[in-house]
Amino acid sequence: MADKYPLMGRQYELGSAELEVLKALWDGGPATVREVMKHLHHGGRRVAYTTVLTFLTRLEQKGFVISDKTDVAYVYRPSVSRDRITRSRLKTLVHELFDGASGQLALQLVRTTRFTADEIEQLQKLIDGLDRKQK
Amino acid sequence: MADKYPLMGRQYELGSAELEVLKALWDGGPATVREVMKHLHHGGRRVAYTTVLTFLTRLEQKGFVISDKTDVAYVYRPSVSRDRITRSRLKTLVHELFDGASGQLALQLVRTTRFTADEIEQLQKLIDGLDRKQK
DNA sequence: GATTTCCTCCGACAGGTGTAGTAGGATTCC
DNA sequence: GGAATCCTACTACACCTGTCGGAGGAAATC
Repeated sequence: MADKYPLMGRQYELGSAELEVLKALWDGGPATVREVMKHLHHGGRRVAYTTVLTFLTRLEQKGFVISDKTDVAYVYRPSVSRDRITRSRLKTLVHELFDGASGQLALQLVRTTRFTADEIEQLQKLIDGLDRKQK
Repeated sequence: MADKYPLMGRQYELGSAELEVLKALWDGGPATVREVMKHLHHGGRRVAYTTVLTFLTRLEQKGFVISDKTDVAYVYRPSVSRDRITRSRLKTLVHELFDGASGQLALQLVRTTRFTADEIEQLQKLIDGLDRKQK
């Protein structure tokens, strides 16, 4: 049952290698094992076919990807958005390090990040919005 | 050799339970196994004495804490700052999820965080600073 | 000084993660 | 249609993490 509701309730652990596979799907769209493998190889990641297969299988068990076989090989696609995973990971981080005080984390991040002009503008807008809302 | 230079070069994995122990030291200052255990218990974390001992030992092996025995029991203290670990974790996260585009992460975080008035002010200052520097 | 308490060392073990080989069937290609 | 290729299922295994228990010695307590 839990397997059917990813990220609801309990926090699934995604290993960094698993995450890379998931990223391959986010970046390159639905793909077969072989395609994912090639994608990873292009990124400089030497990894065997069966390893990729294992990851995709596990990701499916954990509910992060869905597969369907219309053609000769299974095609896998993500069932969760990058955004969702990001939020989940951030939340974990915030809890682990700041006991939930995400403001602190945000400050730290802003402090140590080199932004593009565009990003600065967006940030500015965000802050302005916050300002109005909370004052 | 690698053991002697925490966070230099390779990326040490800190499990979340290990991190909690480290946090106990950051929050409560240098402490013995028993004190750390009590600290954790106060935080609602049921954990056996020897488990804490194991964590502290492993943390020491990994170079995150230092111990010295002046009194009857070893006293452990962090050898890395919370700030440093935070940065390291953030960096990992940014790489894992955004291939290094930390601006995006910062934006996402700012977007989804509920700030205190004080934090907003600090943020504002930070942004102003950025602005001047990069324009 | 005997008992209780405390401390560290060593070993253990289950579950997760990263990595892959082999077997055996399906597909494709000469 | 036989060979080469591809696909999935199953198995394996080492290392890491979370979690302790027991042994054996030191300290404190009565």
